[in-house]
Amino acid sequence: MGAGETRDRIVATADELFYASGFDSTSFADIADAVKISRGNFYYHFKTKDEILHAVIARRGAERRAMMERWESEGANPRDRIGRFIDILIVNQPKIMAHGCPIGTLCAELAKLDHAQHDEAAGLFTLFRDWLRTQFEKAGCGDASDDLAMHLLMRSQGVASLVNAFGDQDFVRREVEAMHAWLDARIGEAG
Amino acid sequence: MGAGETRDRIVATADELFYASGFDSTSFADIADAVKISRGNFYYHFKTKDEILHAVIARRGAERRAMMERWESEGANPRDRIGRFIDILIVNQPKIMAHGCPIGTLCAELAKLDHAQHDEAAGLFTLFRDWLRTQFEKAGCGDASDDLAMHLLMRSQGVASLVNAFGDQDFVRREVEAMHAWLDARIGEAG
DNA sequence: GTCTATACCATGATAGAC
DNA sequence: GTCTATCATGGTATAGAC
Repeated sequence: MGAGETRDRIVATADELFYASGFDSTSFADIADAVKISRGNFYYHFKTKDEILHAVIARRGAERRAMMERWESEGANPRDRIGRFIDILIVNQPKIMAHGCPIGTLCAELAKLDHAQHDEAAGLFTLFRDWLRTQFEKAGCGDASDDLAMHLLMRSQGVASLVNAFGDQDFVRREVEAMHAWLDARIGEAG
Repeated sequence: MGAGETRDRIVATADELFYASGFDSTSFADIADAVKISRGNFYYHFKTKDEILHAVIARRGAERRAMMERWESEGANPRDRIGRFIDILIVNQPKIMAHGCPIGTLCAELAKLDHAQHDEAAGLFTLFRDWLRTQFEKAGCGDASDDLAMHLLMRSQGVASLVNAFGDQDFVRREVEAMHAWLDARIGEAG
């Protein structure tokens, strides 16, 4: 097994465990056990916990960039593409209900830990913010585009937070519908 | 110094530390040091970490109940009272920017820890939800009242999450204004 | 590249003196 | 009710054999 392959498996596993159990609460032993390698071998690939956090954030960024590129090519117009963003709340509902938003909960945890990589994690939000802003601009929203992007991000975070606390599927459906209605009012059916 | 007084100081200090640094990351030693008692004495008052978490959640609940009673007596009408809830985002902005929403971040952390007291923490959200629902009912919103309460809670959580990540004051001001406008559209200036 | 063994420290928790 | 001393556990991290 090549070093790169093992490294990838470590990062993918750490990503899942950080999401499900939190960064601080996930130990090297947890990750090593899940990957089925020894703790000693683990340290061959990553010297510190911050190093693996950095790799996990980079992985999450790459995944989201790829996702937005898919939306870009599959969506016929800005409205449909932004709709795909809103629908994350439906597509990933079970995971969000169990563990919250992967980006929001990581940022919140790193803020409390006063962690140097907090801003790096917040950069994952920026990926969505910039992409959404571009879509709104393409739809002709001009200077308001960034505010609209932030507003959508905000609602997405709020819904994720409350479904994680209350576990109410109907609430999610209602709010996703309201977000689509809000979007139509600002962009129109044509996009 | 009476036992009750020391206990209160422990709970108040734990409350702050849990908020600023997270539940899991705050150790008994951290709390004991801040209260200026020995670790041994600490265990006279609280046997386990779950016990002190329980006390902290109870304290947060009592504080919020008292706050809502103040709003109830000071606000001339439901609209003004609900406005006080929205304005938390302004009044507590520095703390929220640094550490997020005390309730939202605690719920999120306990969810990741699979902690037995997660639902108890989510009950703090319910306090606001029920109080807001009652205000909307008094304003004549009928069956929609609970949905409106959840919608406001959602936006409050979303703003808290993003200001914690981005540290953007202007964003908060904009969204708080938008929440007031949303409220006026649903209840009207008279309340 | 992978393993075992181990050093070292912080943590939650206990025992017992005062 | 408060203290010091102590323990067991689990965490990060390292050394060195294979």
